[in-house]
Amino acid sequence: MENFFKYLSENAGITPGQFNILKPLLQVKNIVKGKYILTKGEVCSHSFFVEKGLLRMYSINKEGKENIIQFASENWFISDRSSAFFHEPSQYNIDAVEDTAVVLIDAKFMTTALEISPEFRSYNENLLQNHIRHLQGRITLLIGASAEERYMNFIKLYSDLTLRVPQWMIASYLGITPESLSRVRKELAKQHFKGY
Amino acid sequence: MENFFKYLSENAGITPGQFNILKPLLQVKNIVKGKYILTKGEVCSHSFFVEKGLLRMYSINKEGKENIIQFASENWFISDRSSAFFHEPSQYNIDAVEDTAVVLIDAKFMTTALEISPEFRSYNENLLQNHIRHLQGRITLLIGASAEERYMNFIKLYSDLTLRVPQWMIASYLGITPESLSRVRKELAKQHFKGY
DNA sequence: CGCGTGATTGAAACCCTTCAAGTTTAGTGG
DNA sequence: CCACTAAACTTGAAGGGTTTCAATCACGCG
Repeated sequence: MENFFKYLSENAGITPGQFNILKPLLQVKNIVKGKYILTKGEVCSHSFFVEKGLLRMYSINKEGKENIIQFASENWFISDRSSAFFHEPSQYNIDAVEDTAVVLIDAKFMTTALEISPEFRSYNENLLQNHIRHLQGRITLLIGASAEERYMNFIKLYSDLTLRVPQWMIASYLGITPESLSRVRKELAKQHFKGY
Repeated sequence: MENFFKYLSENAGITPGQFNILKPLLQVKNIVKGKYILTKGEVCSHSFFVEKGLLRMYSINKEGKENIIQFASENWFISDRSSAFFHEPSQYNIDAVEDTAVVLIDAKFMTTALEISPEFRSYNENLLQNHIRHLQGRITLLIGASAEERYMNFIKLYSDLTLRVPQWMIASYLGITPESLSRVRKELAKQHFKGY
């Protein structure tokens, strides 16, 4: 819970007094590596703030392959917004890449926080806009960039994750096979981009 | 302007009285086929509502190829939200695929509409969430689906656009070459999916 | 130690691209 | 309204990047 409060005070201007109002609406949950907090078909009723650890959200395509949509490590939110907002069954799974602690954020928390803090409202919109920017950037890369370019972009954007996430998951995030990623890395190493 | 009002009254509960307050904040602009309303490097200061016609937003990759991010025909909004929201130079171009009439929506309009109509606020959030859902679905397809699957998805989602948009632009939207799309269509025709 | 998971490597296959040519369609001016 | 031209679409052959399948290697953990 401490990280979440620290995060809210730094980014959304939430005061200790406000946090005391919000605290009873929150719940912490631990997920051991490999376990799920959202499975396909469920309606997603929470947003998850990662206090510690690492989560991933993915879907499964026609051939049964996992396609990773998003990772979330410390101080990131993750959720199937569509499912939560439109009360639809989710297309996605969310599970733990490492042992993880999350703060569960429900609709009640959101409405309360939006009521008591105008700054929280604008921060929330900021988050949404940022999310859109991020997704658009990713689409641009998927349409127009090679596997190598996409990987270089990944290690630039998520240098911290590059060491924590198994390579085959990074491959899945990039939309290539683990074998291809291995070869891309080999190529890059040859070109004197030693290390990660 | 009529379409826009009709749209707002049907979707965001805007009344004639409210629209009279908003109307002075709006401007209509005509764009002839091939002309731009946003070019890379500019800061995007408006959202555009398409009254009539068809726009596209695209970026240009390293090899100088166009990658189409989004189309917008009648009753759709289009904008570089990131640029508008964060006051950054845009990465994208927006131009007219057909002669087009748009309503220019600026920040003042948004704040005013949000003030006078609570329903507009929730509608606006709806739009944002929907946008995210849409982008996520597209990422899933780009990561995990073949060119053929992506094209089938396109004609299902945008059957109206399939006839209006040149094929090479659809190819660009799907992340493949025009030649490949031509061959995909040939394949599909063979398999008795005659027509479009 | 041995088992399982993840990473690497090789060879063949496949999908898509590239380049080049030809055909069709659409737009323009005489 | 036809003739001409440019743009869009199609088709073929060759090539590149990525996948697939299979085998091997490396490592951590019970």
